[in-house]
Amino acid sequence: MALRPKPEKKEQKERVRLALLQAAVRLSAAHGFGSLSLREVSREADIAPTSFYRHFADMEELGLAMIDELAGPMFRAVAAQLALAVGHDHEPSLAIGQALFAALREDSDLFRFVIAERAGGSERFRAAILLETERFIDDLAGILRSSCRLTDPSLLRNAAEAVVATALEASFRSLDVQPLARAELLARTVEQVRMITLGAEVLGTRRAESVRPPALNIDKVTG
Amino acid sequence: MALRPKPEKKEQKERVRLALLQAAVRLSAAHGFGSLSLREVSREADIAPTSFYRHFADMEELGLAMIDELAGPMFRAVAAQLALAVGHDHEPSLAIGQALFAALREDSDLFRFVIAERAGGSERFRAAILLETERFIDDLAGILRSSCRLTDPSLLRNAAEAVVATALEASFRSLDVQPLARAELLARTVEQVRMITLGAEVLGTRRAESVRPPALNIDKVTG
DNA sequence: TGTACATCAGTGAACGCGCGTTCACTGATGTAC
DNA sequence: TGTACATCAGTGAACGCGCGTTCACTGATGTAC
Repeated sequence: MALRPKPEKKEQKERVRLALLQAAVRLSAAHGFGSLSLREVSREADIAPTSFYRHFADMEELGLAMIDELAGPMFRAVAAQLALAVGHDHEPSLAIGQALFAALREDSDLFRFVIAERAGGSERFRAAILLETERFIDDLAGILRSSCRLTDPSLLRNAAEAVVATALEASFRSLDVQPLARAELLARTVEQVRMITLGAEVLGTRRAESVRPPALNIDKVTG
Repeated sequence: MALRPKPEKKEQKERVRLALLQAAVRLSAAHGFGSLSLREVSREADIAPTSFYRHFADMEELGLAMIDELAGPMFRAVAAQLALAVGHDHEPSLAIGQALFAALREDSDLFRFVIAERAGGSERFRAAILLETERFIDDLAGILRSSCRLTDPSLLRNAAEAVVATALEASFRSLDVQPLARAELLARTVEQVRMITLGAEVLGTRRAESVRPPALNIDKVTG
């Protein structure tokens, strides 16, 4: 019997699968993943539409693979580069700006896909991307802890979330902008990250000083 | 000759037009505006597909009208409500949180449309939504000026941009979340807004104190 | 007031098109012995 | 080594479907005089 996947055949299949993923990234940058057809992606990847089914059950499965296999690793690579930069020059806001815009230059189509589907895709897409985002926020919180005067974990995590929010906002804005304006956008983002980390430090210090910090009144907030 | 638009006829036409806009808002919340068909919207608005053309040249024109005529006014209403709340209790972070989440409850489908298309729509869509966002940021900067110890206009504007980024992030997250988790999300957002305004105040004070503030090195940032 | 005319939102039939999906088949690769 | 067999990625033909768009027409509304 021949049940085991034969090495050479398997390799070739993997190549076609990757071609499909990359074709989808390229095409979805132009019109959005949602209005992308199975035939369009197959055409771009140079296979017959019917061959698509040898790799994915439908377009949604392909989209989820894009998130898991392309977007996830990219996020983790940015986090690693970020950790390295902060370890060297100890200015987190600048390091974050640089790491982010380097990734944007490198993988702008993938970035656009992630940012767009994060808000506009199907529920499963949004959940999958949110998972990657949460992971990235955790990584960033760890990086901030080693470089800021901040110890409260919930405050760190919240600051990291705000940093990621401003960074992603800057990311998708930079996609429509000229290179010159991009430098100015980056400078603003760096300043925003400084505001957040500074403000978080102030909040942390205040809470450490007061025995009973004035709790947020949830009733008033939600009422 | 009968060139003038007859009052009753015009009124009826306006009603159908509004039905189309609202149908598109409702439907685009489910699958995204990009994968919405002219026939689908017409069906939802109870007109024949061919009648669509009496109101819009194509789906893009309808989308732009959604931004101009629905999303724009909504943003301005939120800003107005926000200005009122801040004028009353002088705690901007809380007021922002409340105004935002009230708007989310009221117009969640419209919010989802704006947030999704802001990143994922056509270039014209993104430009139109960015315009509304910029306006909203300007409004918010004005509100912050009257309630924070902040005078530097560029710092104010930058803080407002960061606040809007975190607020929009929270907005689209809240759309997938249970009401109970929403309260916690709101509390985090309020804390993030506090961080930003506090940090901006610290930055402003530092700059006012030093005669020559240490300028951001753009070469290092973009190099 | 009555009559003839103009406007124009709404419509149903019809078109060609690209779509997702099925199916049976091919042929290269790999296995059994 | 040679031979018979199994696997399975890739394919072309074919299907029914919903789509955007055109066209000529209807009939209610409004105007001219």
